[in-house]
Amino acid sequence: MPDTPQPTPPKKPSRIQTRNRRLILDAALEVFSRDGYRGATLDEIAKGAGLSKPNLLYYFDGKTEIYVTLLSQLLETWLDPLIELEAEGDPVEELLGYVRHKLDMALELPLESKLFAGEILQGAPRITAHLTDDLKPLFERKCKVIQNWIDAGRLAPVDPAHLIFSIWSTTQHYADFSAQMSVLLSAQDPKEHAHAHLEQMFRSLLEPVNQ
Amino acid sequence: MPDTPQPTPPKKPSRIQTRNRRLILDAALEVFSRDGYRGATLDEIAKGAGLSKPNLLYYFDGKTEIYVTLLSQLLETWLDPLIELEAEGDPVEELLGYVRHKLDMALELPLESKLFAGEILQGAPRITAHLTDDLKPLFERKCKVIQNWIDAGRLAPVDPAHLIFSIWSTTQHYADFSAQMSVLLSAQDPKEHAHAHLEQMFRSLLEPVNQ
DNA sequence: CTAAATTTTTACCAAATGGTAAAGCAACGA
DNA sequence: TCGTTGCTTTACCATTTGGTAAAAATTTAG
Repeated sequence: MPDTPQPTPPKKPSRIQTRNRRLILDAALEVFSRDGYRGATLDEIAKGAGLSKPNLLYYFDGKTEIYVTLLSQLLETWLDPLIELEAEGDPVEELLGYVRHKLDMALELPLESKLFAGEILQGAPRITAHLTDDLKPLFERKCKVIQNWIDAGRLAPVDPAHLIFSIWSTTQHYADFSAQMSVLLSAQDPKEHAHAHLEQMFRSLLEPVNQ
Repeated sequence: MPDTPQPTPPKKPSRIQTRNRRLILDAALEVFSRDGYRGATLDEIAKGAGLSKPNLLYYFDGKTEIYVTLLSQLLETWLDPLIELEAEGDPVEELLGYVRHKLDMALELPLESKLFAGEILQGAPRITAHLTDDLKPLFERKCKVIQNWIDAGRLAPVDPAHLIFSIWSTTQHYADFSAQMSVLLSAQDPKEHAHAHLEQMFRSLLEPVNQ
């Protein structure tokens, strides 16, 4: 008796649970990223997951919970490359590596990028807490790393925060605005030259003037 | 009789019509840019305009027409600065002027920027025709102008299309992701250093290496 | 001032949508 | 085999929402 007094036993999820939650989240990513939070419907998510709507709601407490679950998981993946920015490495190469990594993610996970962009666009009503708790401290830490590089003369003097904004905006643009790009570039493949262009741009910005 | 045989007499709009269509479009911009196409409701737009919902529909044929009207008007304003890019001017200064103009627009008209971003994010379902007819020819023309500058050795060799994408993404980021910025920069004003940062970045990218 | 045209309101409606209740079915341990 | 637990379906429901019909009010033209 005193051995199992947990008020909320953790209870590992069954195989069916793991599978169906995965199916639901996959379908939900597709729908939410295309139609936004309010535009998405449970019926469509259910259809995409091959389940009935009430069955969806057996696994998630409601539309919002599905959405927030997606966003939270996404944010973790999203932060990874920034975490990897190492103060010990070569400044320019560290930052260019970050650019490369971020661009790869945008090209490979466009739905995630769009989901995030849509949430921010609408004022981040359901994710501000996450941003404040997880993203902000990391962001400030890395700004300091960059500032130290600059102070040591190993990097051109840029505004660290705005540098990061520029990296985010240019890379994510390839996911978020792909509809515009495919109109403007016709059959041409955007990612063909994206890497080369961004490398050129950020290298010319960041390389310290050795004089 | 042969003087006015128009099957559809143009009919200049009355004063009331001009005023109310303006009120509606202003309210609609607010709502659509915040909640997206599907998230926006006619009731809320009507409330914002100080009209009843059926009264709205007396002036516009439906939700879609309001939305598309907004987008079309916006696209015109949006294209202006790009049109002004003159082949005759100094390449670097012309492009930096474009960056400056574009950033000012993003900072002063964030709702327009968000409306456009939201539409593109969702695959541009209601504006693809406009993009193909208006934006694309302009885009291709200006790409050629830039390429000519490069061929003349007056500009560093960049990919013109990707250069424009970078300008669009970095400037519009200050409008579209303002919710994220205000979390990350706390009380700090983003636009404070935005101009300086973008000028530095694009100048270092574009200035031809004189050797 | 009157009649025609324009504008606004009132009273609706059908469809879509997030969500629920409860019964049925399946799985599994004892 | 039985009962408990977990999963799925059927049948609903209340609300929201884009939109309409038509009467009422207002403006405008003659």
